[in-house]
Amino acid sequence: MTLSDVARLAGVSQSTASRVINGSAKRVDNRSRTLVLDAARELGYTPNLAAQAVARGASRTIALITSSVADAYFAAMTAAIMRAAEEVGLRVSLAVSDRRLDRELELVRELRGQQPRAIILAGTGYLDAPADRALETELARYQETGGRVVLISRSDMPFETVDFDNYDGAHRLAVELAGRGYRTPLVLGSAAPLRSMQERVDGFIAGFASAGVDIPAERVHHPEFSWQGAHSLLHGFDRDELAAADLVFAISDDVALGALASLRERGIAVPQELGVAGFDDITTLRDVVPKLTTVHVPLDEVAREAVHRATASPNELRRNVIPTRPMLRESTPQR
Amino acid sequence: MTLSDVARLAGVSQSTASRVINGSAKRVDNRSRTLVLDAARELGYTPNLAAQAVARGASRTIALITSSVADAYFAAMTAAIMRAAEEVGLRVSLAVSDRRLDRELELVRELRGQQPRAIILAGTGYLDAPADRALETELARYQETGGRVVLISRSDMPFETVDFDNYDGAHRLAVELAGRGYRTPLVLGSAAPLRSMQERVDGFIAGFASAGVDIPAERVHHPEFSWQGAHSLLHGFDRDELAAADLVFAISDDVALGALASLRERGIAVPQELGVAGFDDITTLRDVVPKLTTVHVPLDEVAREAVHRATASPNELRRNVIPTRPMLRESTPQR
DNA sequence: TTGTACGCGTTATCAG
DNA sequence: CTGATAACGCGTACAA
Repeated sequence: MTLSDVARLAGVSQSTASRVINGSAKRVDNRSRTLVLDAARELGYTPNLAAQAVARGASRTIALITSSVADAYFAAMTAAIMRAAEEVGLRVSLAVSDRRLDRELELVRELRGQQPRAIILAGTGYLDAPADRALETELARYQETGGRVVLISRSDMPFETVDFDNYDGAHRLAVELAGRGYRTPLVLGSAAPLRSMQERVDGFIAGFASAGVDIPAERVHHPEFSWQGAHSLLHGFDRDELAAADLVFAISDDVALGALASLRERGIAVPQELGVAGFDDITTLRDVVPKLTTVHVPLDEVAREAVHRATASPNELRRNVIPTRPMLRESTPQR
Repeated sequence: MTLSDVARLAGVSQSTASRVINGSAKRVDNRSRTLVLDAARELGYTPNLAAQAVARGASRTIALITSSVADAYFAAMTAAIMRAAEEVGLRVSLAVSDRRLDRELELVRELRGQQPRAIILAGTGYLDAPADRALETELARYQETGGRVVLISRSDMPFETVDFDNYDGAHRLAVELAGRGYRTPLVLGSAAPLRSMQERVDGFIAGFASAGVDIPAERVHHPEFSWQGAHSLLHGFDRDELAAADLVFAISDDVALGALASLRERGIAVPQELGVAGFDDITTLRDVVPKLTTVHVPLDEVAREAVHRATASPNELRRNVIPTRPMLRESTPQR
């Protein structure tokens, strides 16, 4: 089952076998090549990746740290990245942080041990970060030893970053919604201080402001960043509070759906009484009535870019921002 | 960054350093222990997992092959398995087969190279299998070299299998629905010959039969196994065909939702004109109106059992079946 | 083109 | 309790 087994059966040296099996060098006779290949097939030989990694000092793996896989958004992101990685012949080693910062650090430590070509962090960055310093030095260390670090949608650390335009997407959405006649939106941010989420809130508020509509601070809330969080927050509101609003904008579709569910349970008609809008454009939306207005994030593009950065030469450090696009749908009709 | 660096800085031999870093053996002086630990921290040392795997001849990894991560059901399954694995201190190496059988074989080959403790296949098995023989021998080979193979919900190969009761769940659901007065169900199976899906169809039909209701073959369809598949199939039906039915049962929630969307688009009222039921009880359902009747699959239990089998001693080869549970909801009211 | 020999970072055996 | 030393499976100068 080892390479020497193959070599012995083929009647060649281990080096020759090595050359044909992974063979960057084409400098090997055709006769011995087929000999080796046949032997390998007969023995059902599979190269020991660990040994290869040790010998080479590098693996063909990129490590992906994501917040969750059960969540629709991150699941889609993960899928996109795995696809993009496969396209360039890279394996993906997945780790899930469950949105815990300490766990993130732990994972980086663990993953460093895998000697991956790159580490991609697809979680959302924190605004003020207790353990982030430790995380940053750990990543820096990794980078010093030749690894590459790529962040997705979190510019809180000085590494290669793939960004999509949270602020602008929310801004444009807000402008469109103001144009449709909305005047008193309720904004659902995130209790966890996530940078990209704050950008969405800021962009949204600025967008309405640019249309001459001011959103007072008391209409901006920060529930726990989840379906549940929005759901229970809205359950806590009294009817007057909701009646005063004509729109709920949530920083993610997941949060928006939690809000929508709560409204439904309370018998508030969407979109007749209240419009609802989210962010991300997750697949789940196809099954929701009314069709949810949101901001589309081109995950495939993001993923491809991230993998590209993870592998390309270090000198092209451009930091371009991938545009997002508002998707106006049934949940926010003309007012 | 290597163990010898740590050892040198600590002023001990490499062996001692090795012992304290991973140290199954506690047979090491406290003085040198702290010495090593300090050195390791100072250098930011991370054990090279690949090297460990080579030296030990085994890794702390289990490989998971799943059909998809974008799909809600498999995403939840993947999350559950990662959680269960983490509980017992195992890493999970994830690979996605995209439901392609040849890819599955390819992945097993690749993953074998990682020398994982076990390989878990969480895809759905095929009834008749062209490449399956190759897959089976590849897995058998892996098992011969000390690896463990665990199948989830596919008893098409002679390996350790974690099964949940597809047949029985569908059967009980059918009985309940018959009890609610449904008499002319439309059944959506899977064009791909997936064993567990066929079991659901069989169980459902048998359930109705046991209630004295016969489901003729022309009301059992086999669209492509996806949201899209069901969606376009239903779009092809004429109204009479649909009017003759009082219920649509789909073998998975995903498929059911595709059907539901199609019905909605065609202006057919659910559940007033037509009931809808699925299978899996995916999280997405919380956002769907009307609340979908389905069969609950206890994924956490399944995952825990799978990881257990992947690690437990080989002699406890009991093949218990995890029960599923019908969930009657709004989409199938009393007729 | 091929083979020999050494090194990769660890673990494990076996004397001390 | 500790330290040489031999593996582990593979890649790769270097020499042939």
